[in-house]
Amino acid sequence: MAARATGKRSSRAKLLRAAATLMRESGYAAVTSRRLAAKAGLKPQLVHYYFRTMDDLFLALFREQSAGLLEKQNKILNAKKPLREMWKVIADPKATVLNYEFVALANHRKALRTEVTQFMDRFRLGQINIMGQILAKKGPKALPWSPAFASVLLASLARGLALEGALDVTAGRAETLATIDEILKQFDE
Amino acid sequence: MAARATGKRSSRAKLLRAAATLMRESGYAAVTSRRLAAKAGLKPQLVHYYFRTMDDLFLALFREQSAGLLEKQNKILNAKKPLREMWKVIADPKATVLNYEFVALANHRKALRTEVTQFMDRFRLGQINIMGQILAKKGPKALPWSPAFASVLLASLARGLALEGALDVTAGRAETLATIDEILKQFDE
DNA sequence: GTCTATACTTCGATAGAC
DNA sequence: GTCTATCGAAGTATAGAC
Repeated sequence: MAARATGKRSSRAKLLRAAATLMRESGYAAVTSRRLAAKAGLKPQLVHYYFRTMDDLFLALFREQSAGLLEKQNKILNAKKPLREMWKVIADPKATVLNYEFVALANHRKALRTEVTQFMDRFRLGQINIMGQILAKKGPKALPWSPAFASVLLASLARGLALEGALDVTAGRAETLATIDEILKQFDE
Repeated sequence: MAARATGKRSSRAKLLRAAATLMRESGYAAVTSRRLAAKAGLKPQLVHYYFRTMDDLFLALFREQSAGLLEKQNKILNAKKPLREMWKVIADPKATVLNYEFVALANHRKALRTEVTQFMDRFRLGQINIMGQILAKKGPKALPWSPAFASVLLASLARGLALEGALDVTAGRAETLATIDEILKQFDE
């Protein structure tokens, strides 16, 4: 905290920031101790000093990211336009691309898999809960979906669009974004 | 062809099959010449004989997979229940998980990125076209969405569900699957 | 088409001085 | 907390015999 206030950043924080960027730009496989250290302007051995193994690093980064997401999630209900706010949280391109890498990573790193699954379940349950409250306020005609279905649908759409945006896939994109915007506008008034 | 007819499989085909499995089970980063050869029961050097670089291997595998998908897509319109058939094609767990890996891979391999983007655009355009014909037959009330939006939505949902299924994320899953099934049933009668 | 052998690079991780 | 030095393992890729 003190270091942050003075504009400095601890080496540990530098490494985590660099890891997130590297992961987003070049994929999880590009996050090696050497390349990571180079990006952070540090020596490779420091990676192991702070995290011992690379798994530890990925785990720490994931926990940091997911904690931030849960925090944002908790503020949704207080917003004036809660549905749009929810969309903002789950459709943030940076966070989504990073999350995409973590899911791919979890596919072959046991240590991460459990953590990722647990977080996604937990985040989804929170989302369903919030969605239920949002839908209840507007009455059942506003959106003819169950909270569970609406949550999965919105999350999937957000993820899909972020992914296709990152790859410059354009077919159907503009029309989809417009439709979503319209739905959010109508719902939140 | 002859080799296939006699039940044998060429080394090249063995490598491609093993690569697909390895990629699905352990992620693209697990596909190294050594591990791949071990899985196929061959020597690592054969990988380079058939594909020279690993990029060539990934490219060949992706082309094989995407050609198969386009082939399936072309048969949708002839099906009795076209919307359900489309869902089957895009929601196939094996193909979707593999596709997920390719997208992650394309994120930092130039050679693949172009190919993946082009395929996704092409596949999506075909989907929108087919969706337009399906929706037109049923009249505008059957599903109140534009072909483009319906296509992106279905594809995103399929991808999301496949991904969460692979990770054992269960929150909201059963209800979502049931809702989709109901929509497909109602639409196709 | 498959083998042996091998060159070269990069990786994760540790030991020990400062 | 950061440095130098270093290990062994695993990676990509090529050359040349058979």
